[in-house]
Parts: sequence; structure tokens; C-alpha cells
Amino acid sequence: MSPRVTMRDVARTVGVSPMTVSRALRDDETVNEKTRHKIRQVATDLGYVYDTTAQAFRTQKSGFVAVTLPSINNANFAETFRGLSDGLSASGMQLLLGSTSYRVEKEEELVRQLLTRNPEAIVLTGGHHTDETRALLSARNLPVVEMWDLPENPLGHVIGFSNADAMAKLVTHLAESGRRKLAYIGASDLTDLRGAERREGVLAKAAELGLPDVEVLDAGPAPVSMRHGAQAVSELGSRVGDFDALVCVSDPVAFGVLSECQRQGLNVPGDIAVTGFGNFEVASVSTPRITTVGVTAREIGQEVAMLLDELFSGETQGERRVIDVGSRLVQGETS
Amino acid sequence: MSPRVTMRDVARTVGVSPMTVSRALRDDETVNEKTRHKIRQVATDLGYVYDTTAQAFRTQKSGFVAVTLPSINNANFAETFRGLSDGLSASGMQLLLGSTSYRVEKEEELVRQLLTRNPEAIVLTGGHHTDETRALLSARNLPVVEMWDLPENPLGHVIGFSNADAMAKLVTHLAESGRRKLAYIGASDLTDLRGAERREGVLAKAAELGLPDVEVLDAGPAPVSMRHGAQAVSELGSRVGDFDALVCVSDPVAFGVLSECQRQGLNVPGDIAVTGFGNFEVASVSTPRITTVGVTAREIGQEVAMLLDELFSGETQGERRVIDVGSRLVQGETS
DNA sequence: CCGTAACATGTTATCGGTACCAAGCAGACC
DNA sequence: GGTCTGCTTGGTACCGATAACATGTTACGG
Repeated sequence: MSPRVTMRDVARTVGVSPMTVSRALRDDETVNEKTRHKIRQVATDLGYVYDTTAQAFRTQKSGFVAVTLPSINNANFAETFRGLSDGLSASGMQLLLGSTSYRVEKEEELVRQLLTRNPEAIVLTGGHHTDETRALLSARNLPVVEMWDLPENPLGHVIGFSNADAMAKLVTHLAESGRRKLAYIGASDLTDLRGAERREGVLAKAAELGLPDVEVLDAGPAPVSMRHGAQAVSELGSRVGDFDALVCVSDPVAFGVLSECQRQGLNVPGDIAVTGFGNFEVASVSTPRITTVGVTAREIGQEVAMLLDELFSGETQGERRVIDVGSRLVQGETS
Repeated sequence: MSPRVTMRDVARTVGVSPMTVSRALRDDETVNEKTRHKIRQVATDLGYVYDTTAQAFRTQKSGFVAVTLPSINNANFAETFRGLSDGLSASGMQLLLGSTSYRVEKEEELVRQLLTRNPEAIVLTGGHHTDETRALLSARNLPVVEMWDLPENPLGHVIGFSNADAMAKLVTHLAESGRRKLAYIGASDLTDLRGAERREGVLAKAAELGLPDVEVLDAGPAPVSMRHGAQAVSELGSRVGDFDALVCVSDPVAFGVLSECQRQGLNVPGDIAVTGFGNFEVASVSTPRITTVGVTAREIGQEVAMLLDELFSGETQGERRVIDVGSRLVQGETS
């Protein structure tokens, strides 16, 4: 195998020093324009490929931003990732993506692994982490951003919203529309901590408004999706008549619920209301459209990107930023 | 800022050479077990974090596998990514993800960028690439895998299926059910080349079966999703009555189409059939369930991972692998 | 007691860029 | 002419790990 072409080779061919080649390829304007041109030309001709690994090593700047998502297969997180990716592409940063499967221990392992790549910043989804994760991150002098949540005890910057508040808006809306007997459908276990916050938000607001106790229906372990929503209703059988509103942890679950209700001949919203979370595309396209809470998934990613850009360009000096992007009720036709 | 802790520091503290530390941390069994233990202990105590960048540089092995996807916000590609990610995690490889937005020029730029990170393999979605991309890849001695397609002129290994064949199965099924007048709904432009293959598959099979000409309806530029399907039907207005089957480029589009049909009071499948592609969750949960073609998104990723594992472990010697994972008709209730 | 093997550890050079400092050279100005 | 300034280029060391080779140490049979 022929050894790789390096700057040295380019330099020798052009008749300059490697240093000049390095400068030319990074568009350093102190290099004479003709020289720069020639160097670029020769580099292309020789099939030279810049070695970012070497650069990262020498400069101690990896050009990486580490990102952890609970799941990549979730339209909202994917949108956030896209917003982040697009927003950062200008600055030349590469995203290093890892998926935690909604589990903090997995997150810890992932963070440990990602840190060995020397990221210049790390973006975590959610505000729940193991102590070890917290320790690992605070031991380093590394910008940390938590998103999709408003943690009480943030590790660094925060760009998120309150899951509990968002659900409270829905419950209030349902109560105002005369719904009384609510059921909550979401993941059973405590692995999905954002889901747990939503559930608590529902229970708290219902209690505050003096509604009867909300029944919590188990849709199985996280991540729950359309089929789990459908199944939950199916398992409920005739007991579905006990409720006049089904509050779901997410739009996909709500869609599954809606679909199964339709299959059973129930009238939504006549017989029963259904609500979701996240303003996924399916909520606005289904018939009837699903009442949900809109969160600005894409913008969260963009905001994070903007914040990181500022940090990298040195405009911002460390002061902790906490941005609540909020959420808004999106009234559909299912309530 | 305190300078980072390196192997040298660990070595000094333990009283051995850096080489021994290196060996110990990589679980080299030639290192005495007590020594190994002590080194690990000290490394933890000092807060040492292994520097993969330095390792990658020294060994000229990045530990990266580069992956390009048309879109991350697509359940099927996300599943493939997950399969790949899970399958490779054992081998310690990190995925470097890039999104092409369904454009080959974007892919070229991405490939160029990814190559500077010295990936040990590259996985591309689809079989269409610019000449420059092909040149870049063949200039390197790098395993290349193309997936989600069966390209005529593959760059390396292939794990995919025929998009045209898949659609042909649907058309055959529709024809056998007595449907005659088909419309195809998909992206208009030629950016989504997989979509284009599907369209051609539909047109070819319809012609072969002697069906009337298939009308191609424009759902806008790629990527098209639920809302575009709904909109296409909406724009069609009363002309929807001209058709007895709507063949859609993907399940999300089909769902949008189905939903809008329901909104207009059409009976699916009584008045008109609707079909999708990809066997997305929405197809199996919607009411009625959507007839579609199942592709094994997850398994494609797993297959790629297995292939790469073999390549990395040196079991396989270069011979080009072409795996057709096929596709299968999934009959729903919309046809 | 010696040679040899098996095991454990150390030494040196190196991967490909680039920070830092030095220096050559042309033109301007006194 | 001498000096100074600005522009352009070069030399050297180094980032942190590890491959390749060398060395030291112990065990054991003859």
C-alpha cells in the first residue's frame, strides 16, 4: 500500500516548507496568493487529504461536539439534532452522536466514551444524570448544555422547557372543556424521566383543579410509541367508557390511542378526548387532528448551536445561560 | 487551567513506564495483574481520561465508521442507524453521522469532510453518487458499503434491495384486486433518487400489466412527508374520483393521503385504495391499516455491522459482497 | 552453574500537523 | 547608505499514545 500523502509531500513538490502548506490550506492570508494557489493545486493533484486527526491532536481541539439523545428514532429528537447540526455546520464542528436508550447508566457509559474523543462541548438531553456522570463532566473544563428540560440543579447551560407545565396546560384545557375523569397513558417504569415529569405534571394539575384522581395506565417500558398506545386502549376494553379524556405522554402514543378508539367505534372527541405531546407531524395530519402541546424541537437545536457558537468564538464568558423555550397548547379536534 | 492528566502522570505516580500504563489500560495480559490493578486504580484516582485522539493518531486507526443518511428524521433510516450502531458497539467503533438532505452534491461535500477524519470504513445510503465522490472513495483503500439500494455499478459492498421490485409487488397486488386507474404520489424533483426508482418501478409494472397510464402527482420537493401527502390529495380536489388507487412513495405520505381522504368523506378502500412504502409504524397502527411494502430497515443496519465486523477482524478478504435483503408485501386494510 | 525459555517491563522513535519564534527580503523614509 | 516596517517564509519542538525492539528477571532442566 502506498503511504499516505502528507503535507510534507505537497511541500516538497511545490518547493516550500510544510509550514507554508499548512498555512495555505487553512487559508492563512499571510501566505502569498500565488503560492497559496499553487499549493492548493498541487494538493489536489497529489490527492492529498487533510488529516483532521493530526490537527486535533496537535492543537488539542477535536472539532467535535458530543451529543446524547435518548433515542435517535424519535421525530422530535431527530429535529433537534438537525437544528443543532445545521446550526453548527458553519463553524466546522462535527457532531458525535450517542444514544442513551432513555437510561442514565447508558448515558454515563456514553459520556465516558465520548469524553475520550476530547469534545469541545457536550450536549445532553434532559437534566437527570448519574452522580458519576456529573462528576466526570464537572472534572473537566468543558461547556455542558442540557436541553429538553429545566433541571433544578443544572450542570451548565440549559435550553429547555418544563414538561410538567406543558402537561398542566393540557389538563387545564381539558378541565375547562368540561372533562373530569382523566386517564394518563405513558411508560410504566421510571427509565423515561421526562415521561415521569409529564405524568407528575398531569397528576399535580388535576389535583389542583379538584378533578377526580387520574388513573395511570401502563403502556409498557420506554420508549413507548404508537403501537403501545393502541394496545393500552385495547387492553382497557370496556373500561375505556369510565373516562372522558385520555392524556398521552406523546403524540405517537396519542395517535395509537386515537386509532384504536376509532377502530372500536368510539367517537373522538364526542365520547372521549385524546391529547398528546410534542406536536409531531402525525398530530396535525391525522383525522381528527390531535390536541397537543407544541415544543420547538428544531429551535432547541438551533438555540444550542447558537449558544455554542458564541462560546467557541469567545464572545460569551462562562456565565450560565438558562433559556426556557416554553411550550404552547395546540388545540386540535380531539378535545 | 491545570494541564490534562496523561499516561506519563499515571506512570510516574505508580512508578512504572508509560508503556506499561498503556498496556495495562488496554488490558494487555502480559502486564502483571497486580501492576495492572494498581495502574487502573491510580488512573481513576488521578481522574485520568484516555485520549482516543492521540491513539487514533499514533496507530493511524480512528475507530470511526462514517455513515451518510439522506435524512436523520426518517424512521426507517433512523432504524438502520440504530441497527448499525448497536451492531458495532461491541467492536468499539464510533459512528460518524452525516446527513445529505437527499442531495448527491451534499453527499460529496460530506464524504470529503468525513474522509479527513480517517474513518476505517464508510457506509453510504443509496447507489447514486457524483463522479467526484466515486473518485474520492476509490482513491483510498477503504471499505465502502452502499445500502438501501442495489446499484448497478457498486463502489464496494452492497446491502440493499430493489426499490423498483418492491413497488412492482404493490402494483401487481393492486391489479389483482381489480384496481385499474393508478396515481403515483411522490417527490417531484429528481433529488430523491430512491423515490425516483420507486416511481419508475410503478410506471414500468403498470405498463407491463397493461394498466392505463399512471398519473404522477407532485407532492413537492424531497423529503416529502405526511403533510405533503394530505396536501396532494387536497389539491387534487374532485379529480380524486378519477382514480381507484393512490400509490405513495412512502408510508408517511400514504398516511397523509389516507387521512385527507377520510376528511373528505371518501371510503378507503371502498372508493379508493391507498398504498405506502417502508412498513413504518404508522402503517400498522392507523385505522384502516395501510397496505405497504416491508423493508427490513433495522436488519440492513445490522447486516452492515456484521459485514464490517468481519472486515475489521480480517476474516473476510476483500471479495465484494452483494446482499439483497428483499422486500415483502404487507397487506393492510387500505387495498 | 549455565543456557534457555517465559514473563515482565523499559527505551526510542514516530504518527502529521501547527504554535512559536526567527529570519529573509523588498520598499519607504530619513 | 542605513534603518525600519511589513510581508512572506522557514526551523524546531511538541501534542499523547504505542509499535518495535531491547532488556532485565525468574524458573527450570540438564
